[in-house]
Amino acid sequence: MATKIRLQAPIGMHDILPETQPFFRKVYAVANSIAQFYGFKKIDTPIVEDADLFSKGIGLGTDIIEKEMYAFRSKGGDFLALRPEFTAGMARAYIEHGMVNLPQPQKLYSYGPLFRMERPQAGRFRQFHQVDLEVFGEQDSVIDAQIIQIFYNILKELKFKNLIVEINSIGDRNCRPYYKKMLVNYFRSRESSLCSDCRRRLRYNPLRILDCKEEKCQPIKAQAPQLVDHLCEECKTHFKEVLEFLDEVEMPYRLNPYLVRGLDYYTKTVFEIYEDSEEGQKLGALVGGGRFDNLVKMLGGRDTPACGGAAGVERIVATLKERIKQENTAPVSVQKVFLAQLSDLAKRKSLRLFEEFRKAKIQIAESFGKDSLKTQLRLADKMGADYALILGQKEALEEAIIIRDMKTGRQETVKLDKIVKEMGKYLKK
RNA sequence: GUGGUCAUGGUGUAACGGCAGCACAAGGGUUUGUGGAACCCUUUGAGGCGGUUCGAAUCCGCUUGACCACCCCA
Repeated sequence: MATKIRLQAPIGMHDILPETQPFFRKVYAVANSIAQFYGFKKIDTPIVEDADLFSKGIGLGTDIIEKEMYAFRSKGGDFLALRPEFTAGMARAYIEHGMVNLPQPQKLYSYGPLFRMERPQAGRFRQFHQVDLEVFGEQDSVIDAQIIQIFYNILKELKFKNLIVEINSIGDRNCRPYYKKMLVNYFRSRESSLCSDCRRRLRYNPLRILDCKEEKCQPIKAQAPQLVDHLCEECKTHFKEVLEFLDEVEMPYRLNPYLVRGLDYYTKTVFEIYEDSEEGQKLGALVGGGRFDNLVKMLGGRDTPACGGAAGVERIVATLKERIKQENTAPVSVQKVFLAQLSDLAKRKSLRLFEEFRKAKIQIAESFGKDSLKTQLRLADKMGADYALILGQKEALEEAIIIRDMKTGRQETVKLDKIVKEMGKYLKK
């Protein structure tokens, strides 16, 4: 007896049903066109990579690597992982293919599924999709601003309103360790007033305390030394320049001294883009990114500055869907022509006629399995067809076919060998 | 990993511990060659396992899953 299998997608993973596909297509289409306009080239990297690739960049011992990566050993004994992010794979490809020898910077983009074994909640799934842009080999601050601008424009193009960029600088390996030490000292002297999570963070990931939402931690946070005040000259200048560039293109941004990234490879600029509304707050950041000047070297490549970001496709799609629902502007079917047939002879001829429409690149629908004309016309109506072509026994014998205008009900009989051309004319109107 | 809420056809929902009903969707039809409206018919049912009970969708336990929040967030 066969074991009963659970007919359900794995936790946190979802089918993207036909009705949702247009939203994804739209997001990718906009991303493609804007990324290419800014000189980005598409790249696809494997969905599976060496697990070490991710642990090297992200750092060992964190929840991320230990619990949240889909890692497994292959039959050959390789330790692999489903990609939890794009950046590491992109950096690997950059190094592996010697892109350092190509004109710099190399601007690359990609999109597709990523996997993180997290507990699902609003806007967070175990399999999800991102649109990712990365620039390798450019340290100039103008790139940081441009990355932000590109994502901002993608969202704008998708008709997002009230977008706000949150931005911060988390320094580099010169100034951050120093700041970190100062921060730990500050919090340690007030440890007893911190929440239990923050006391743990103090040893584990002190920068994250700045991100704490606990009421009792807020006053302590407010008095804490701020990163921006302790940046080294280079980072300070870089940050100032980024902000100047953003001012230049009139980008609405907000400095958020509490915006941090816990990972080692991040340097200088970090940013997130939100929709500045109650809904948007709940859903979290639509885009996140920053500069990661250390990653390529950490992975074994030449010292290469880099900057990038990623947009969460599911979150964007959720917003697009909500908007459609509110505006009640359900997109109608694009099906224009329906071919109905009646009798065996007509059915045979319809099959061939259908091919002629395909060659003429005219989109046409059918339901040859149904024999009742009533049923076929009902279907044509349901699809929103503008015209129904009716090929009955009589017409088939006379080498003719009826064109029915579904809106007016007006019908016209034309010769069968003229119909493709005739429909072409009809559709142009 | 922790906590809260929840689980009934494809979807959305109802029913004191006593015949599982309604709406939508889907399929078919209303005399066979003309759609949209109306009407009729049909299909589709309790996540799983156990317990209490004469009797469980309903009460209890476990389990699985979902949503939400926390942790974490590349």
